[in-house]
Amino acid sequence: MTQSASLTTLQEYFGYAAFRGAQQAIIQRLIEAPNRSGHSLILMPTGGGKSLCYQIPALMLEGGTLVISPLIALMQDQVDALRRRNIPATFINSTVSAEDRESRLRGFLEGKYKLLYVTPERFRRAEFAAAITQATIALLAVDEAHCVSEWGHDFRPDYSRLAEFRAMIGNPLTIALTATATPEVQRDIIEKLGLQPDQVQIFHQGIERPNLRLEMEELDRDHEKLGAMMETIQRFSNGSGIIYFSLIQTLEKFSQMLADKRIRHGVYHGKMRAQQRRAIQREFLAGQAHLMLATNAFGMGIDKPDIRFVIHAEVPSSVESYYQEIGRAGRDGGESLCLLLYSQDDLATQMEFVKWSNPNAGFYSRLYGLLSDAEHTNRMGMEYLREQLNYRNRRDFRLETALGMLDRYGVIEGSVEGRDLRIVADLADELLDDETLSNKLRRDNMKLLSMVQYVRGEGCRRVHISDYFGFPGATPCGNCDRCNAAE
DNA sequence: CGTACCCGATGTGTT
Repeated sequence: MTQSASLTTLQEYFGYAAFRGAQQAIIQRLIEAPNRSGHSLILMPTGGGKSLCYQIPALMLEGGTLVISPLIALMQDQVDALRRRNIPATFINSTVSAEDRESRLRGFLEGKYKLLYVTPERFRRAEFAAAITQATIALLAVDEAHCVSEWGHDFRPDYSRLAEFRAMIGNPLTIALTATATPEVQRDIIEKLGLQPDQVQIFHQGIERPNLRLEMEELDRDHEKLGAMMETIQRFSNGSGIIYFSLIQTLEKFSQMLADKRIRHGVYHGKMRAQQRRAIQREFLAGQAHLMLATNAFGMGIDKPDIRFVIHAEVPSSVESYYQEIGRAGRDGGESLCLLLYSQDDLATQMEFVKWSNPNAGFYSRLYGLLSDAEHTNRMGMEYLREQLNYRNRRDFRLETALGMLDRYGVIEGSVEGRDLRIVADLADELLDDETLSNKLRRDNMKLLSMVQYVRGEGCRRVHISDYFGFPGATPCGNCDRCNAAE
């Protein structure tokens, strides 16, 4: 009975004749779930129809569905798409006026909206927290759930507080969705959401993308890398492509070199103005710009079917990042090239990044001690702090990392450069716990190691990736540089 | 290194 009800909902609102893959089983589990248990973790390639897995139940369940989404742009896209299908959905974020925030919230409480999209940070607003605890939440959906694990630890602390936020709304039935998560990341997501592992069913669709051809070239010099880029660009002169960089500086250098060779391209990174980023992305998606040079800011929500190549000009920090980024190629199923340009130096740089982005507890407490005399610190400046913390390497960014963390955890306000830094709270426990911090360091090192193994390993590239995502024993793809060299 | 959210103040361009 219910089965046909979900199919009817699918046809009525979305106009599709049938479900794909595991969609129906996932939906079934949610709508039949005993209240507050029967959670699900969905691992499905982008384009596999993840969103439907919570949008259909949202329409069928009594009460509202709260969706946690990482980016304003993503919520905007999702809500636009739902509204076009006459589904009452809305979002609350910083682009919405105070007045509208209140009316949307009221609408959700009154059941006028079936879906409400917010970021984790929204829960920090007292008005929101007070109101949302009054709502009847039938379902909590955590979209792009890998962010919980990748960003929660040191970039967006509120992603680490989702269990707390979930408890605030009465620990509702929960579904988490992502395209990529290793077994370790899966465990982390479940834990960070405060779910009982035995109440979570994992639906794993696999990671197969047979039309992606994986290749690597070891090239140390810029001009060699440029040559490889030019060759690929010319080979796919009718298709579009992305070239990823780890550093904005390198991106700009290559942008100049390509411009000198009269290669038209767009540039995208997080330091650009939001308005310009939107314009560049729109042009690329519309097919007006065919080549994009980008950092990992360019990614989530890029759904262009005909991307024929993705080049990595520098080694990324993990197989997860690599797989996420090459995953944007060949959505239309057509043959696409994923070319990794690797050099020892870039790998060494990544190792430095891991070190710099993981100050230990001692570093935090020494820094906190120094900052306690805020007046003195503001007078003396950053160089003084650097000296006191006893390191001379100008390219060691531990101090910057640590100050950023203190800021994110609400320990400090203002800045040393602005001479208005002040301490506003005790040092956060998370930053004093050496076990947590060294676990994070070890995890980051392991992730990078997986990339080293990818680069140095002998066997099929796809087998390596499958192993990494928890599918041992895959058969060689016959379509990567390794497989072809072995023939 | 690189990834983003928040918000009210301030400024810019439109009706």
